[in-house]
Amino acid sequence: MPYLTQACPDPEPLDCRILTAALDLFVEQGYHNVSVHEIQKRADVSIGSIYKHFGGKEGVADALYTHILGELDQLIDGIMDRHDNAADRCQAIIESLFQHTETHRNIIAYIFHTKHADFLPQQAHICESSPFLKMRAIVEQGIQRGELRQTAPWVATACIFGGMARLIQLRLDGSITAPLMQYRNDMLDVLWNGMVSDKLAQEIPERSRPVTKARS
Amino acid sequence: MPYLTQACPDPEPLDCRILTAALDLFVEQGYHNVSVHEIQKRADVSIGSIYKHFGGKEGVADALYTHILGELDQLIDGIMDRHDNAADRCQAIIESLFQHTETHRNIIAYIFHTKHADFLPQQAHICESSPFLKMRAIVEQGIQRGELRQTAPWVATACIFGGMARLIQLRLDGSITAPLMQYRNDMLDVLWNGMVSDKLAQEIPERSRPVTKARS
DNA sequence: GTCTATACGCTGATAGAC
DNA sequence: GTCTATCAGCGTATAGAC
Repeated sequence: MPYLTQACPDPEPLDCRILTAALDLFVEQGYHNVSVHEIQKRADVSIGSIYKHFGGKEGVADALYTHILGELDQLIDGIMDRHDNAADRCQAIIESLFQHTETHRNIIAYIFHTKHADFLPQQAHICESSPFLKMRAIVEQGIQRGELRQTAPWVATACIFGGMARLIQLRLDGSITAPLMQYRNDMLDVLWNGMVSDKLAQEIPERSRPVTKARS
Repeated sequence: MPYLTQACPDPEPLDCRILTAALDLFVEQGYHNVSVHEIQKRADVSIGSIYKHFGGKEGVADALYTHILGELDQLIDGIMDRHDNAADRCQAIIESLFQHTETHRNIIAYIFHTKHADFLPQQAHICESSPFLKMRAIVEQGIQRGELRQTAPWVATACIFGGMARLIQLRLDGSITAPLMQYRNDMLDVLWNGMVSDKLAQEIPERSRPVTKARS
């Protein structure tokens, strides 16, 4: 599986050229604003090859989606092997995706900055894909083990990875101009310790921590 | 401004019918999968009217976008008037948008679940729109006043509203089946107090709170 | 102001040569 | 397996009647 994130063999196989060209175009212009002719032109192949290999534009997008999710899945697996608790695993995922945002921009953009349901209706929604289910499972297990706060798994997952995804999107948009790794410490600090300042929480805890729900 | 969120006058004006029909279709099928003929059919008007009022499909989408952002802007303004500190303001915004997700589903979906850059390239990105700038300003002011933890404003905003947005998206997808208001307490609890469980934080703080960055 | 009928361009897709 | 030439359908937009 030498495509996309890994260097391709020399000479670069034809279907790899098609996929990388399509990835770049889809991210730059949006799937519906890209024609098969544009992919053909940028990949420097013929239209026939695209239809022979992938069956059309949607087939290319689908192969791209499946392949990138597979690579992401491997990434998560590796992290789960190397770390044994929820906090470390989440941290490693965040760091890894922050890094990838800088080094493999379009791959990250295709996952986090694209509305796949608009052109891949038969694909399950991305939140139900294997790597994202694993992320939720990591959080869920962390809650069960008592490593993370007792709370609804949906909420915990949304706060941890939703915040991460937001930063990635802002970086992809150009709103954030600095590499994301500069925000790593702040990000983890906020996630684990919460948003209310320590000072204020001590002074007027009933004001800044108005949530009355019992905690385990 | 009686459109969309407020009840329309009787008889319903023609351009309101066009906007609501387009909103529903865009959310259900995605902008590029909707033809002008479908809008015309569902709104029960002629094609000519659509081009006369809005100049075409993109004009409809643009008017919809501007109008909804205006309503959201008013919502934020009202919240800023009624609350004077960052935590209360953020809570009110989260509650309000959770509510709207249940009662005005498609309006929320058009804001949070649509990639506008794909069909409104001349519009500024949504994160730079007035209501979203105000959300960030609320957080930034909260940090300056010492109400919120000293951290990068991007990070704080991303964690607070990125987590919220993630939950909203999961609800819109159908992954979350219960009304969002059920998660309100958990959401605020996690945001203000952080993810690491109190128990574990006391036992092995250097493990669960590995971030060494100094705090004010 | 509203509607109907029509035209034009583009895009996805195919057939068949090499 | 790869390529070129061509087709058919759709979707936007307009012109002109009422």
